[in-house]
Amino acid sequence: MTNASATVRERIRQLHAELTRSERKFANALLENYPAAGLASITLAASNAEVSTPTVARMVQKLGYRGYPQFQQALLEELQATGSGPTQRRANWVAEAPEAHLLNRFAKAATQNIERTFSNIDSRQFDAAAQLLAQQAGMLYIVGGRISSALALYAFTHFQAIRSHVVHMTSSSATWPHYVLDMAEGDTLLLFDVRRYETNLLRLAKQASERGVRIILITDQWASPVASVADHSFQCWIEIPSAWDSNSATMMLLEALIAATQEVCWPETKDRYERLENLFDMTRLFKQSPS
Amino acid sequence: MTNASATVRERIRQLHAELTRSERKFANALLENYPAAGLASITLAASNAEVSTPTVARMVQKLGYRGYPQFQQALLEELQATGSGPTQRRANWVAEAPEAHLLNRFAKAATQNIERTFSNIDSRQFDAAAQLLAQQAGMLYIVGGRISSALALYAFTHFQAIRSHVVHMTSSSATWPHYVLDMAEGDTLLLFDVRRYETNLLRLAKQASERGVRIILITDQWASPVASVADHSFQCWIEIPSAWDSNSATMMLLEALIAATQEVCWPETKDRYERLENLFDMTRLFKQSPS
DNA sequence: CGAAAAATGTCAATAATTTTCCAAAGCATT
DNA sequence: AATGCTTTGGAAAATTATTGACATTTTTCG
Repeated sequence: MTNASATVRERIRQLHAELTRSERKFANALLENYPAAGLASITLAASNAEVSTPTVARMVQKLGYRGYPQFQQALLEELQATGSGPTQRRANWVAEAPEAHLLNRFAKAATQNIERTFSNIDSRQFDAAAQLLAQQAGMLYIVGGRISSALALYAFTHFQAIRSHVVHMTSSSATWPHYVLDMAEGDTLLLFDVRRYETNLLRLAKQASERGVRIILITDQWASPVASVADHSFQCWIEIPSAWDSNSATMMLLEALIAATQEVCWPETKDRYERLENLFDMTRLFKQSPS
Repeated sequence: MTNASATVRERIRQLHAELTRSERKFANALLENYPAAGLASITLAASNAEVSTPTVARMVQKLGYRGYPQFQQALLEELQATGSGPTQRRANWVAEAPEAHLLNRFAKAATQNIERTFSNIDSRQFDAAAQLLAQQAGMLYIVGGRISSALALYAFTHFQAIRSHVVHMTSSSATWPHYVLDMAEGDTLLLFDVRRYETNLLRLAKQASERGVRIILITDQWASPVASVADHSFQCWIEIPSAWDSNSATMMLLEALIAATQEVCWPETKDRYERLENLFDMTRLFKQSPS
């Protein structure tokens, strides 16, 4: 039962599970551009969301409105209630929660980190790093510390899709010597090291460096000691008011690097992606057949 | 001559002298409640401003619009999200690089995702999820799909530090039945499922749900089918102009959840952290001694 | 893999909105 | 105070939007 005084956003959330595919398509278009996307005529709103008009009409009835005009009316009243125009609309991230709510506090801190991180990137270093990561002639080794191993895994998953010869050095350092043995000039090492720097990683980086391996380091704002042997290093701001550190900015920088590498590798990557998709589809078929 | 790209507000100001008395009446009503007053039907908007419909129709033509619908369209475009959020203010993230540089393009897309994700979180759902995640009486199972396994690993690393009884279900689904066997009411399942939804995960979620396990789902903007059996689900916007999806927003939401859980668990966690630190220090000593 | 069910889009009828036209009212000027 | 111009609002015409019925496609389940 939809609450009579609920906002359109809340109603969509409540009924989200019961919405059909196209209805969800429209719901998302609305949430992405709230509330403007719902204030145009039903025809326009529908075609902007790439669904048909009746779909929208049916959906607003599902949400509890008599028809599209009533739905628009509700959106308009919300817009008036928030008082001032779109400029002041979102002082808080999660508008319905107070400023002191953890969600807003966290979002504020994390975006500040992202801002600091990105405004301190040297774009030439960044481009150079992307070039290195795209060098398919050599191997690409990826390694991380305790916390950053998840980032290393994420990097591995993506670089593996983009290019060949990618190796994920697991976080247990016992296996590292075997990898070092095979390292040679022309190879690249992507290394993650954030606060609570691990001496193992430094030792690994030194040995790799001695063997002529190019090192790309992703570290925190205080910079891991590995920076001294790294060819390119990137600092990520990670401080939040908490006992642990946030890696949101790190993740975003990593993704930017992945995006840049992919752009360099294109169009080889394109072909690779398609083959990969096919392989996954086949795996799916394998799994479904016995059921 | 009215500038083609001027806002409605600006156009009104420019032509203010040439407006007639009733037109000015409407103009003021619009400026007092901008832009909502201009988004209703012409009949309503006119009667709210206590002028007649033709007056409004004539006026918007004076302002340079073909008709009332075109005028409304202009208002709507002004209202559209671009440039209004807390992050979008910054035009270039990496100031020294041009706007078209990948870093800036990526940062723009990613922050828009973050903005959309956070403005669509239901704070009550979020709080409820944090409560569940903090329930140390039951087990906390964490599982992810192919791409999201890195996120699952990250979640595991942190929740393990915060609380007891945390289990990371590896991405190979062959081992899942064993875990399901042990699941019981009071347990919680934190599940990651983003585009290219995996049927395995859905099956797992259904079985867990039947055993009375509470399910928290972190998914993408289109919502995985798991949402229908999940107790709390969170949508993350992941689209970037690329062949793959960005999980920056997902990561940030996950970190917010970790932060909230930690806040609930404190001070038990405090003690736990200290013991953990000690253990890591000891490990370091072990490793250093033989060198 | 096939049948049943659900969902989606096309089309047409209906309802609403916008616009135009015209007469009445207001206002300034002589 | 009267005339002519401008402005205003009522009502009808034209346009556009909305909704319901139906056929097609897609999905789900056995």
